[in-house]
This record gives sequence, C-alpha cells and structure tokens, in this order.
Amino acid sequence: MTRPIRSRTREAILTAAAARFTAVGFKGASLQDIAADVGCSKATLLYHFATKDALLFEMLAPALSAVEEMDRQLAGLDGREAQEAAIEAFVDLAVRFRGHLTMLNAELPSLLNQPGFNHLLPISERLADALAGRSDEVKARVAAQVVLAGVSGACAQLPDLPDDALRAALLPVTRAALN
Amino acid sequence: MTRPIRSRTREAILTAAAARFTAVGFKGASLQDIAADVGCSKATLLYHFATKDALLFEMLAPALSAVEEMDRQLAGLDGREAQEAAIEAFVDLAVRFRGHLTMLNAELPSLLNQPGFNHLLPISERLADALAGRSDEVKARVAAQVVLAGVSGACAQLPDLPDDALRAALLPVTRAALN
DNA sequence: TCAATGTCTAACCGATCGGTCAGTTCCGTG
DNA sequence: CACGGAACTGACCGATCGGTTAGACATTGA
Repeated sequence: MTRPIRSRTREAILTAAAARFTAVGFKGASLQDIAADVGCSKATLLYHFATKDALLFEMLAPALSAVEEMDRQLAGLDGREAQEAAIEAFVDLAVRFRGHLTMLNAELPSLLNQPGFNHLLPISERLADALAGRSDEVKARVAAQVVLAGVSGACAQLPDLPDDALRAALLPVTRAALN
Repeated sequence: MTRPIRSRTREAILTAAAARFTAVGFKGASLQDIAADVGCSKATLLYHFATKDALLFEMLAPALSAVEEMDRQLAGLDGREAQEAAIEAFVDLAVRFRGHLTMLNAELPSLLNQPGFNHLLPISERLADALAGRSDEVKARVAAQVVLAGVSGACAQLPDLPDDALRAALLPVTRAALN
C-alpha cells in the first residue's frame, strides 16, 4: 500500500532542506526557498516543523547520534588502537553522512547553545585526540585537524563517488596523513 | 607621525568583518554587528565600503591574487614536479591567509557570479589536478580533495599556532596524504 | 580664519525573513 | 454520508536586513 502523497511531504521537506543547507548554509537558505523546492507553502513547512532550527536539528540528528556512538566506542582506547579505531569510525561516518558533517561543523558555534548539542565540542576534541593517537606533538595534532576537515570536506565535494570507492580511497589517505 | 584615529576606521572595519565572516559566515554576519564590533555606525561602515559584498571582496582580494599567482606558477609543471610545487605553494597560502581560504571556498557558489571571481572554479580544479600529480586515479583525486579541505580547515582551526610551526607540521602531513 | 573636503551619524526606506492564524481542503473511519 | 482530525494555505505580523540621505562634525591647507 503506497503512502498517500500528502504524508510524504514531511520527508520531502527534510530532503530539500538538507540540500539547501548543505549548498548555501543554514543562514543562506530561506524557508520560502525550501518550500518552493518541495512545491508546498512555507506555512505547510511550518506545520510539519515548528521552526527553522527544528528542521536543522532533525536533519542533523542521525549524524549526531552516530557521532555520540563513535565517541563512546573510542572512550576506553589508547595510542595506536585509539587511532586506528578513530580512523575507521570517522571515515565510515563521513562517507555515510556526506555533507552533514560539514554542516555540523559549520553550524557548531550556534549549535553549542542548543540542548542536545552542547557536548559536541568536547566530542570533537576527543576525536581529534584519538586521531592523534593520544599524542601531544604539534605535528600529530595538526594532522588530526587536517583529517577532521579534510575527510568531511572531501566527502561533501565528491557526492557522485560511490560509498565503497570513496571509503576505499579515504582509509589509506587518512592513515598516511596521520603517520 | 601616527595616523589619526579617524583614518584607521576603514582598516578596523575590514578586520572586524573578516573575523565575523570567518566565525559565522557571510550571511550570518550583519553589517550592524560588524559596526558595533568596531564602535561606529552602520552608515559609517557603508561610507567606507559601498556594500556588504564590497567588504567581502576586499577581504578576499589578497588571497585571490595569491591563488591566481600560484595558478600561474603551476601551469607549466607536470607529475611529481607539479605535485611538490602545489604542496609548497598551497600550504604557504593556507598558512598565510588562515581562515580566508575557507571563506573563499564557503562562498564560492555565490562568488562565481561576480566579475573577478568567476575563474575560481577552474583554478580550484587545476590545483586539485596538480596536487594529484596529474593522476586520474580515484585515490589520488580523493587525496587531493582531502588536502584542499584539510589544510585550509586546519589553518582556520589553529589560529594560535605560529606560522612556521604550522607550516613545518603541514608539509609532511600533506606529502604523506598525497603519496 | 575660512572654505573645501573627509568622516561620521540618526533617521529613514523597502525588502526579506521566520513565524502566526483563521479558514479550507483532504483523508480515514464508522 | 457525516464527522473529526490531519494537512494545507493566503494573508498577515513584527523584526531584521542592506542600503540611503541630509545634515553634523572633524580635518586640512591656504
């Protein structure tokens, strides 16, 4: 039984919003433009999502959950073990969520004031620490930042590359950058 | 002879605008907020810079010039030679301009419609090609994108690291990622 | 000192924005 | 078919935005 067209509007809005936010940023995307992309009214959009922020949060919720889960998995690990686990998990995440990670990063300053997102900065710092293999050396920390920005940036830039091909390329590149 | 305070307003505006644009994006920064940061009126700001766009363009002009110059230098080079030259030049650029490169990248979709900026996309593609050592392999091209986003992202993330320390760390990381 | 020029400003403008609301239409169920 | 609730909408709202303008103030050079 196919779902009626009307009950698919909510998903269409989320998809269109994600595309707009990723292309021109949160502030650069207007609710009217998103509604027009979907082919509904702005008021319809606001019937389904109470605020513009609610749209962004719902878009980012799966990536946020996955980031939190990754953080938990990395918590008890050290040195080389932490690094390898972080590499695998982060690359998987970036490939799976493509441009959403860069959205998380771009909107981080404002997201930090929101309940549910305020632990993101410590998570990000712990991830960088794991990628650096728990090392305090400048080079290791710089490499971790290169990987954080580079892997998520590359995934956003290469939307047409299939997941497995992208992942297969990213893993050795990431390992090489960190070692 | 110290310049009078009034004639320093223009530079203060540029500095404050750069900080705001880098922190919250072009659309996220309002002229009123920038003016408040400087301690002048919005109309004063618009006396010195005709439009908000003019502010952004002037902020980005030095980085743009440097990118164009780098493009010219890379034009006749091939394979390994192209790659090494691109690595050195790009890392130098990113360190020198810190967050401005990420601004160039973030605003690229809208900048492409502006005279003076419309050659940026081909330049960016040629730079990625040089970083990949003119290789068509998926891994080489993915690595180039990682470096483009990663090096500029890391420079934006580490504003307190001195230039020479940052450069010294970035060069080996970049080479390793690309080889 | 004075006129010309540079710099700054408060008040204003129209446009766009996120959001609200009363009313309409659609859908599923008994 | 009638009904209640879900989904949708045009018109509206106040706030903020980039930008404009006439006038005030500051600076400079003769």
